[in-house]
Amino acid sequence: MGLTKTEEFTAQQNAVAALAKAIGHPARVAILELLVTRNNCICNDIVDELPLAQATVSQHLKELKQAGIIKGTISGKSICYCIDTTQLKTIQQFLTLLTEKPISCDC
Amino acid sequence: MGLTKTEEFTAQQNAVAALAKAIGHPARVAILELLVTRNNCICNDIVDELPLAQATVSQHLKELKQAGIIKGTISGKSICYCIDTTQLKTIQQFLTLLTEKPISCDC
DNA sequence: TTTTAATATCGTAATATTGCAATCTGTAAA
DNA sequence: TTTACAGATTGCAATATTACGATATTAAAA
Repeated sequence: MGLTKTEEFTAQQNAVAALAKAIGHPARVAILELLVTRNNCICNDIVDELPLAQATVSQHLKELKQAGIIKGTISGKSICYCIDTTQLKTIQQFLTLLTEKPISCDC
Repeated sequence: MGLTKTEEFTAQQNAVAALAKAIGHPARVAILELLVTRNNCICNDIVDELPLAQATVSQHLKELKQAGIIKGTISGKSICYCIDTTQLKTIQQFLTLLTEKPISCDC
């Protein structure tokens, strides 16, 4: 085993899980924070700011890109990464569902 | 390697990542949905509803509990699980930060 | 007290993730 | 064209996750 039973769950459940999983690493949280904090898009700067090797950062960027959370645009020799809010709304809605319901539990 | 460099990131970044990671599995998303959908707290019902073995479900519940997303109360022979919204607000704020900023990127 | 039902934990196999050095693959400048 | 730099990809070792059968544990019921 060791393989997630993806087919057993709904597309929505898998979508939320995939997004959360992509955010579920401090390095990727740090990358997203950098992208939001800076006014201009960053590229090579991310590697300089993070305490990780270039190959590792590139891998994390790839995961965020595959999850649809960021998008990269070629800008000369370097690449410009930006946050794509479209997908993020899916997980945001899920969290709203969890937190905005009147407490139904009387434990 | 294979070990996340937790010490290299801020407590806030690690906190957000840990919460996201806990949500980052379709089975755990399904569990949270069940807890919200049903009016009363569920216990053994979760095992029946999910397409996974009892041991596996128990493990997923443990992870959600450790992340502070749910809490369990003993209720006789069974256990009553409920969503704890306190921690969830941390990741919600993070997502708001990502999505509510005026587009700073001109890629 | 013995039984039974509900959960948790242990052990283990399969697979996934993390991190990095080394090595490509462009692209711009010389 | 050669050089140099920014990123991506590859290969690999260490560790983590997922899943489940088997086996505890715990509390009500018989």
